[in-house]
Amino acid sequence: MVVFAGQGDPRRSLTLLWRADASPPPRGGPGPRARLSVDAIVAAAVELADEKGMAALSMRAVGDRLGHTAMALYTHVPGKSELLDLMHDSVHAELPRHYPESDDWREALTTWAHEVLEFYVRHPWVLQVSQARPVLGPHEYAGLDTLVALLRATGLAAGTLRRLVGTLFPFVRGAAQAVADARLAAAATGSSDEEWWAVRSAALTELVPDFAERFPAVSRLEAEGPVDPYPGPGGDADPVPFPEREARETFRVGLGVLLDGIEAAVAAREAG
Amino acid sequence: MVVFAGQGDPRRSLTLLWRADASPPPRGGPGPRARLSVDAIVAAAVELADEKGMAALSMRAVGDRLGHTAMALYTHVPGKSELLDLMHDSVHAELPRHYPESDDWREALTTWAHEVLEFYVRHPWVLQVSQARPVLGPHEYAGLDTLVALLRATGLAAGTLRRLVGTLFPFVRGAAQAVADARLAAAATGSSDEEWWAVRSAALTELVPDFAERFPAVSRLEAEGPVDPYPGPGGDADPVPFPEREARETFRVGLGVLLDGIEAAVAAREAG
DNA sequence: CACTGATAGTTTACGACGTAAGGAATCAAC
DNA sequence: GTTGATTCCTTACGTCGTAAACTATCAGTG
Repeated sequence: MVVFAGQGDPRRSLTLLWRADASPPPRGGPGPRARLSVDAIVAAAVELADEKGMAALSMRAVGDRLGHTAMALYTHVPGKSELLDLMHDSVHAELPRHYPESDDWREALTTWAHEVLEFYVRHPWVLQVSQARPVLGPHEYAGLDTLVALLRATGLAAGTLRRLVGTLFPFVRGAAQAVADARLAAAATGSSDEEWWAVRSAALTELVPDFAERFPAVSRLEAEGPVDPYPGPGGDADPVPFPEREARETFRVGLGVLLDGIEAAVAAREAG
Repeated sequence: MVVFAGQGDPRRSLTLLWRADASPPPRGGPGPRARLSVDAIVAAAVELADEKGMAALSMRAVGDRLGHTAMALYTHVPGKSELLDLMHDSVHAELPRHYPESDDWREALTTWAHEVLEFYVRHPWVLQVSQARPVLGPHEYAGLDTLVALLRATGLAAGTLRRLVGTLFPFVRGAAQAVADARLAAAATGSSDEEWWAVRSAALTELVPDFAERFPAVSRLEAEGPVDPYPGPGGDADPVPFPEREARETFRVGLGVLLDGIEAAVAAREAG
């Protein structure tokens, strides 16, 4: 399920999002001292989502984790949508925020992409937060700002830059999704990758004997095996299971292709 | 919410998925004649998801649409997960399935990408079906087969092809997501794009007066305006609202960059 | 000091959801 | 005509987000 965020009052949401990061107003008004806070709630919710996944994120579960009821949260947060907005922006504080020191924009973008990939892999639930009506939080803007700054070094025009941003971010998200899915598949049902595929492919070859004729291109590709590593940093032997390794390799290749394409655009601009 | 599919018995799921497309076994056994069928259920569910979105897709709603109760569906379909699998594969029958007639793989891939984009835009809920543990349905395989066949024309090695498949499909999905989100944003709250943004940006400039200093790169980019259309087929004036037009333009630019990158790989292979 | 009234958190409840369990209606085969 | 498989419905359970009403806790006021 994709969870939609930000349906509520935009003013309230934005105020919560942009509340000065170090201003949890410890106002001493009347009434009992607050034992809960927005930050504590968001932190607990993020922990929960990281550990158990988006499906396990319920108001009751977040409340439990804090030793309170679900309804206690509603004093501090308007609803689940807004909590999601806050979680979303909160983790985006981990996005890289360093400006290029070298002039090698290609290397800088490569580093950036890998760091963002790891970010999404650390918080795969972020990929399930709908992007419709963007949340516009401070940390997301900061992450965006970094990428724009890195892309500036290419010298391309503003319009192109904007579209490259719109291409690179989804690309990394897609790759992260693939890695996260690979991990999920490995963890699910306790069965190993091989076992999972074995059950499926056995059933498949039985149910679809004419597979090779119906899908010649795919069949041929599968027969040719996973050779021809794309030119990239030589990988050491690692204990990463095959599907995830393949997803990461796809990421590297795709990124290389994208950067080659950007390079072509830069060359064209410099030439013409 | 991202809905997970395919948790149930893999045999049962696969049998349903690959049941010969024209074999709704009209077996005459004992018992009342079935007034429902897997195909009718899947069709109704797809209609519902197309019209009202994934969030509105409940077993009760699908049953209602067919003049039955929710529980009636369980005679034909093991559960919601499997129904989602079937819906997912069912719509993938719309994916392009033509093999290249010309040798111009670039043109063929461009056409392919645009057709797939339109497919996703027609059925945006497909983008919310989790890709973990792929569904392995016949129509998905067919769509995959087409892309592989198109990519073959580049002459690249099998390993590279596999990774390009893993790059191109998510790229189109990401672009479709952006278009779908743009439409959703336009439809939501009944407010126009301008109004939506006006409320937000008014609140933003009030809440964050130092925006320009905190996010210099983004600010500069916004100041430079949406100029510099990427070289592509010149667009006529159209009534498509701005955010969607921008999303589609991003798609065109991103695709161009990707294809430039593939071209570079092809050139490198032919040279070396 | 007692009292007032705002605030934090709990309890209870409602209508949605997916689906398990059991019952009623229907019909081919004997 | 009876049997028994099959389709579909009814009811019910435990989950969810959250509205409404309640209680408990305190700063400020007299």
